[in-house]
Amino acid sequence: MMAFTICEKRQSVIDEQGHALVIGGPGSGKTTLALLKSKGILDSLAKGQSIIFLSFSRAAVQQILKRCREILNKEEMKRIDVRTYHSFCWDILHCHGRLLGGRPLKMMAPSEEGIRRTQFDGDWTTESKRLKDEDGIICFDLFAAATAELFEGSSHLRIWMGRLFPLVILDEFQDSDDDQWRFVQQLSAVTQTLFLADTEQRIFEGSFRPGVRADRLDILKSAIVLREVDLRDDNYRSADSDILAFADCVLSGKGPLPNTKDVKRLSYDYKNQFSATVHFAVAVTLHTLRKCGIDDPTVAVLARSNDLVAEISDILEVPHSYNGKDLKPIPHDIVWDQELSASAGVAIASALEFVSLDTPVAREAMHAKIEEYFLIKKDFCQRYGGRGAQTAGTKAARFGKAKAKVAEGKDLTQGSPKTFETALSAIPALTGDPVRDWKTVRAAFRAHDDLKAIFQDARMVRLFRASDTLATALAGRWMERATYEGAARMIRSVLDQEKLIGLERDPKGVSLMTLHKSKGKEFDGVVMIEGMYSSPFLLEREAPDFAPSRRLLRVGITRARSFVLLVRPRTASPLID
DNA sequence: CCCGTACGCCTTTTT
DNA sequence: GGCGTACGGG
Repeated sequence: MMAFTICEKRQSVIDEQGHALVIGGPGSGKTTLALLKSKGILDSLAKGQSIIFLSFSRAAVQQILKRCREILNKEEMKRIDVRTYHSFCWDILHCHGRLLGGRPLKMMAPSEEGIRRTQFDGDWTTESKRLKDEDGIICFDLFAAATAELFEGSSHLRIWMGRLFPLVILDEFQDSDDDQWRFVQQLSAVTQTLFLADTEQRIFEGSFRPGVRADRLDILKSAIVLREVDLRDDNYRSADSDILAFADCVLSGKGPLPNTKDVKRLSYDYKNQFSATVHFAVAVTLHTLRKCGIDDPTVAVLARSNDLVAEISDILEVPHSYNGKDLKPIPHDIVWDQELSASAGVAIASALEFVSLDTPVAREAMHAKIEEYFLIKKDFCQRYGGRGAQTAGTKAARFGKAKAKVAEGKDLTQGSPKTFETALSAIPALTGDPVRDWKTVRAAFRAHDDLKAIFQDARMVRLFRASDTLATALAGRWMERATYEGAARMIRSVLDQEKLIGLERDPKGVSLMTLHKSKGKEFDGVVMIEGMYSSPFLLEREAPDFAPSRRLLRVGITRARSFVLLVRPRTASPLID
């Protein structure tokens, strides 16, 4: 860790007995400062008291815990509670929920909520409120509101919370929503609060989380008396590089961009150059970092869309040649939402089962799994406001109908389910090599016009660390019975397990993810990729200032400690005026 | 209900 | 370049 000087303004935060707000950019040392302040308080805590440090995502919590291990000793670690807003709220609701409706609250997990939502005909927001008030079942989105209700309704509870938690630290406070603010405000009346924020990292505002506001910090400042400290000019992550200066140029849109060895740019001309250029970019980044003396560098490859991330992964899997230089495949991890891809993987596995077994049961199960995939897809499209919900819905209905027909023992006459079955029956005998057979069946999905999406979403399955486990298990099954019976269930359970442990590890080597997911993370090098027809760095409809895109780009660029490489089509519009 | 064709868009998203 | 949607014909 970089040496950390405690300047006067930092010391003032540490000494402050009242509330404080620390504003600072990426790598300015907000978290470290909060932990140093905590360190001074931890000794004096009474038995049962602890410091609470709240953040939004499990990934952010991991990052903060990592920093804790650098700054606090073991005893101190025990008395600081780093967690997500949701897990904090759930604890409160779990213990005190009966204050709301006279009985303990039950929670509904997001996966179940998703299924209920697709089946519910009407406004789900209203329904989830009804579930909470009448049935005592609470969905994730209402955790904060219900906690606020509890605090607002019980001064006993509030005062007790104040005793239990002498200091509450709120991370990324610019991203908090109205409900979170409501309960934090209640806490601030009974205990000391420390707010950490970076106004330029608002990348989720106004989109999928209602109640997140651009003027959150103004609301905060007008409601609570606090000491405000600005660390915006400090940078410990890439202290002696021009990375932050470059990122701030991109943010403002005003040049000139610093001419520096720390941030390089690479253009590609034609679509068919794209793959080789991307591959080269990652290779050259790894090479540059090693040359700087970083033996085992971490590199993030970032793009705006999941689709492009998937495409980049495919590119890195195979060899390319760039300007006569041969590029070998680059092993990498993907940070990926597994809900859809798991369901796509299960659909493919069910087809694998059907091809190997050719029984009516397997046939029906396959249509059912495909239907299920499209139902989940429909829910996804609806929730994230995207297109495609309609198409997914019709396809789900088609395969649902096919499932029913097959169950009655009838034959399919026409339509996607029929043509897909025909395509599957054209597959020559399976080999018993699970990876090969998987690919064969997967190819049938890709070749079918209506099932391409399943192929796309299942691409990630092979890259889960579990793929070895999967292959072994499938091979074992083949040895026993010469079929892939149970493949679908096996895939589902392996992927679910992977989901539980997947977040524990630190990134090593090359990781692919969307720019949004990179927020709060740190890497030696960053490669940012702009597509030809998709995932532009600057969204046309944000013209002329492109402010949200620029904030997102800055987040991406500032993830790097040492080196950044931007890959763009040559025709892309310039980042600065 | 299904298929073909022309047209337009091309983001993300925790728990 | 490639997919979703709208719309008209079978």
